[in-house]
Amino acid sequence: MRKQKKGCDVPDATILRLPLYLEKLKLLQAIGVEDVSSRQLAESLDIKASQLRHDFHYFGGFSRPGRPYQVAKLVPALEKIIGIAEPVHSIIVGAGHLGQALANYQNLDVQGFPIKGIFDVNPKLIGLDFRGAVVQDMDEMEAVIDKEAVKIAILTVPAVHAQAVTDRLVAAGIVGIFNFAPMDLKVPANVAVRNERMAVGIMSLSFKVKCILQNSEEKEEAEDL
Amino acid sequence: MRKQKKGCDVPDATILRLPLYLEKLKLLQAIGVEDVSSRQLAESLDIKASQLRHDFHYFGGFSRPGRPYQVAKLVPALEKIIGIAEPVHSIIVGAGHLGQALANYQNLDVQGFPIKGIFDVNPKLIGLDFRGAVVQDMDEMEAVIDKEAVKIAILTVPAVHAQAVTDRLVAAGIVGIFNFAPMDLKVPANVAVRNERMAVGIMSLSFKVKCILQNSEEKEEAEDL
DNA sequence: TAGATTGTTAATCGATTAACAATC
DNA sequence: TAGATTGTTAATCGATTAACAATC
Repeated sequence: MRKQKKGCDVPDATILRLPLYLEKLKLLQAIGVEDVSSRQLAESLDIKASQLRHDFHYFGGFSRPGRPYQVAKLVPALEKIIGIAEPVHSIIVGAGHLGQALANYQNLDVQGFPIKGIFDVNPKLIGLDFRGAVVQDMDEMEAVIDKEAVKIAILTVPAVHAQAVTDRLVAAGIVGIFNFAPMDLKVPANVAVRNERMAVGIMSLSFKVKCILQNSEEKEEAEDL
Repeated sequence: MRKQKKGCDVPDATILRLPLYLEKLKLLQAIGVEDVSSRQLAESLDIKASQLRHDFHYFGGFSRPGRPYQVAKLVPALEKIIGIAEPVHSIIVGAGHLGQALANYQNLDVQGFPIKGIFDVNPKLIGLDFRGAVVQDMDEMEAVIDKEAVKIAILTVPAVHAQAVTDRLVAAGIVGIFNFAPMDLKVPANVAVRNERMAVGIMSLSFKVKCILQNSEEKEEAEDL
């Protein structure tokens, strides 16, 4: 029997580091570095070399014992693992400020996620042009998903509409949803959701800011004595 | 001797859940719910009740054994822990598309982070108005930070300028940086940084999409036999 | 009282780190 | 060869979950 889920039974913590490895390796590639050891790569990312090797071990065979990694081999290998060896056709649903910002964010395309359409229900937004992608009526969404074989939807609609839109996306065959709405989406098991919660990010920062300020206050008090 | 770092020696995983607890509790408060048990709250967030109680235990004393939590007490308690009992004055540095989107994102204000200024070096952007906040020349930045007692900077400048701007922010007394540039910032120990990496988010989604697609292909093959 | 609930500790689970044989 | 390196397993560490006494 074939080993099931080839290279897919991987901890989330490892998955989240793969893009960081790839990013750093592309940087090295750009400046002409050919070989890199786990120690060098790990140090530049502020992690332990053994963690990097442990992560790579889930996929196996990037190098041989005794030889450092070859950047030119590792980059495409990671791209394949992450699933961006071929462009992953994507759309943006919701053309408000955030949707517009993302549409203008050229990096999405460069990183393997070409935007095949932007959709909204607001007639005032329909027709606006962002880097060549014109905002279309949401009625067109299913047709575009089908025609362009779109796999990922970037969801930037208001929270109240997020679930209804999600149901349409799932029915249309979308496989991944990058959700910017502050809401938990209900999807079947064969659809992946990644929540991008800015509020969580800035509040966790706020927690640390509060602790830093408390500490410095205490220090000042101590000095005043 | 006083217990040091009161309520600050808390695992990151717990800190990241605090905003989710607060968000859900505010929702309950809005619909008039007065009491909530750890079980109810945890279930609505898809986590274990014991985890929620364990998280709360770092801060202690939200209720008494036998009595459920009172929403009206828990909300302000969490706000104080997170550090948003008082508004945390913030600025946006970089008025490109992302900076503009964030400036227009009213929620930041509602959630306790009023935007006291937007800054850029591009003369074409200076003077633009976003919800009452006018883009100013970066030369004004330090003065505004000082005058408005700004604690947090939201950094949306290009990666190449991120470190130089960060150095200026640190020198000006900023305590927390919400970094959208795909770059690791070097800061002293008494400054907190939270990296918001969209590329990591969409690539981790892509990994799961790839695995789902692989699985469904295998299934189809199996059915074809 | 009986059933439900919290606060708190102990047990379990998973992720990180260290160690080292095999290899160059 | 000596020093450096990977792949891989074992040890450690930390986070999650379970258990339960105290309480309502």
